Amino acid sequence: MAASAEKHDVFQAIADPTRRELLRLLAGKELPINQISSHFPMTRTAIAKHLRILSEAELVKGRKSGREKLYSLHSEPLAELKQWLAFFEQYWDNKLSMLKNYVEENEE
Amino acid sequence: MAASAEKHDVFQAIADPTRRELLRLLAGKELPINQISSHFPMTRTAIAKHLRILSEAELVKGRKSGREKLYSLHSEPLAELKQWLAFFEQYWDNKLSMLKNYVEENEE
DNA sequence: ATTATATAAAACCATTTGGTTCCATGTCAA
DNA sequence: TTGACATGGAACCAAATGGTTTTATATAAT
Repeated sequence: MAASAEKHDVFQAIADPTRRELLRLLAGKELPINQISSHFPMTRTAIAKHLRILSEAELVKGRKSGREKLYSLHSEPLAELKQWLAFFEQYWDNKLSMLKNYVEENEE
Repeated sequence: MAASAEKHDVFQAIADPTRRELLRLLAGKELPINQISSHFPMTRTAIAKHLRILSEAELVKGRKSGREKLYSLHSEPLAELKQWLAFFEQYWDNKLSMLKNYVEENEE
């Protein structure tokens, strides 16, 4: 439960190139906003907004540690995207689709 | 060549739910705008604009036939998305990732 | 030739988006 | 406890987005 009235979904969240970079940057690592924003040519506030949107889509989670807040990737919602994509894959590759489908269906 | 100065990329193109529905609708089929727009609660003009955006991202192609223009899905650009996704998959499923990678790398 | 149909294009509009600056609050260190 | 640092939030702004209505143009049918 706790369905979180998401204002932004995964599709919108990844539409922006800056947000896609953020996801890559936070993959594996856990970083505070200040440090994150030093990688980008915009203000810390702008980055904070992007992180909020990513949070709403649950692609990123932040935990407070002392006076800083550490953000990290939470990639599970991307599974929705993968599932969405799967529908269309049959329209461009048929070669290994059966094996792929087998893998897809057995990963949960 | 013919790099087409795309104003909209794939990520932006699929960010809108109406456009995602359009892609599903045009999968396999070839339909004229009028018929397409009858499936949606907005004007034909609005649909035409969405189709233009999808065209810019090359997710849809239209051929003129007499007085109507027939649109159909062109799913290849979604491969970019798949590739983008692949990077993140390692962060949420490790179970069958080796087999999956094998499949992925051998489909071209 | 005239009329109906299918799409295209232009002008307009409200809301959202992506950014800014400025100010407030909470936490750590001296 | 005073100051420095890290984040949060409000107010504001220009441009993009997603829609509309209206007008024009090309094709088909009678």
